[in-house]
Amino acid sequence: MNNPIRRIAHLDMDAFYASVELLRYPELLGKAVVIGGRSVHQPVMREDGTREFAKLRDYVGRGVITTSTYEARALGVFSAMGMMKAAQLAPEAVLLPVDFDSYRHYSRLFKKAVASIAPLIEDRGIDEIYIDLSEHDEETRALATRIKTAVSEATGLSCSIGVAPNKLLAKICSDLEKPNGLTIIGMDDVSMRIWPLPARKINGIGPKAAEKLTTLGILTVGDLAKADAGLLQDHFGRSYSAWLGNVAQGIDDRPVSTSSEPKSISRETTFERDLHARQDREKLSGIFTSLCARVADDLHRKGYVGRTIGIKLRYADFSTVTRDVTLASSTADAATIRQAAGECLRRVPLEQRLRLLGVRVGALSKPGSMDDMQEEIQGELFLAQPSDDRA
DNA sequence: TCTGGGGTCCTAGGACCC
DNA sequence: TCTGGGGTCCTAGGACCC
Repeated sequence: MNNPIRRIAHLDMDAFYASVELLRYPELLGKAVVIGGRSVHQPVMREDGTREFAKLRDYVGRGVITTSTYEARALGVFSAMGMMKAAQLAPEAVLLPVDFDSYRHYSRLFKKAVASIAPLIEDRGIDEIYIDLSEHDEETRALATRIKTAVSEATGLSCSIGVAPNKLLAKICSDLEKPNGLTIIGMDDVSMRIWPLPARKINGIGPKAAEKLTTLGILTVGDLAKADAGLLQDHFGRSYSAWLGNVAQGIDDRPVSTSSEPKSISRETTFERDLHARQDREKLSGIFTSLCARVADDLHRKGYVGRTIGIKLRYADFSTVTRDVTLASSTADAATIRQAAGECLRRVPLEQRLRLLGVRVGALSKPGSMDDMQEEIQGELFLAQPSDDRA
């Protein structure tokens, strides 16, 4: 089978959570606004009908920035930054609590709008998608513009789109002219448009790999493209170095995947203050039980059962351990999960204070599915086989 | 005033099986 | 009798992404 040139779009909503909040509070337009924190007060209405917002400077406690407006980013405040550090950089920024229900609502709206034009969509989370446009006849810029308009009309929000021959390049491109961008490139443009970019811009090169590349004198994608294959293999291993070599040339064959099944479902929580296994035993026990109940509830709502039950602990020094156990049969029952997770907990050191506790259920299947019944079916075959081998 | 919560994928060693 | 050799499952940790 030959491999015609594909047309893949990556669509990324611009400062999504913050932009949804601005729809609700238009008076914040043009201001530095951050979303995040654990217990942030809702804005309150004053006598004169104006709203009073919490300021970043007033925040105390743990937590990170979830998103910020472009005005806040100009002050150096980005996603995943600690709240306290952000407060130093932008004390006057408005602080809003996260409202996932609202973001999910707008997420559904924009995806539906895109699907009405181009239905081959890969979901990449709440605010971004890949779209396979290969089978569309319309000229690329006109088609992408039509999609942007549809998103804007459905939500009142802007997005940025990158179109390229594969997902890797499309993802990089959607970021090049943000916000409200539209960037289209072909393989011929890789050396001009992609090679000058920092290697970190590649989806899959994270902080650790980027750091290691820097020590090798590899700063840009172009540096990576010129790098010695042997050198890369020595430092990154066979498979990752081969991947690095490919992506530096803009090569990526991954298909746009329009459906997927979850592999695991988990709940975790970071405590307001670090807790000790003995001194805070009852408090921890209550949190643990409720995490199990929430995971069980998620499983029921989504219609899954799972065989592997696991826990995650983060100590005060931020080191993390996990333990898991695989059961003989799948479950979605809170008490069964709690029992298995409790056994995992006994296999873990508990001298140091804890800052986080999590519960996870993996090896998921749908109750009554072939996967779920596999062991039982195997058992029956085993019993049936010896006496009945005639077909 | 460090560092959330929900995921996926990869690696690697040991058990176990044929 | 020195240590086959694959394949799969289980477990732990870590990188990475949104």
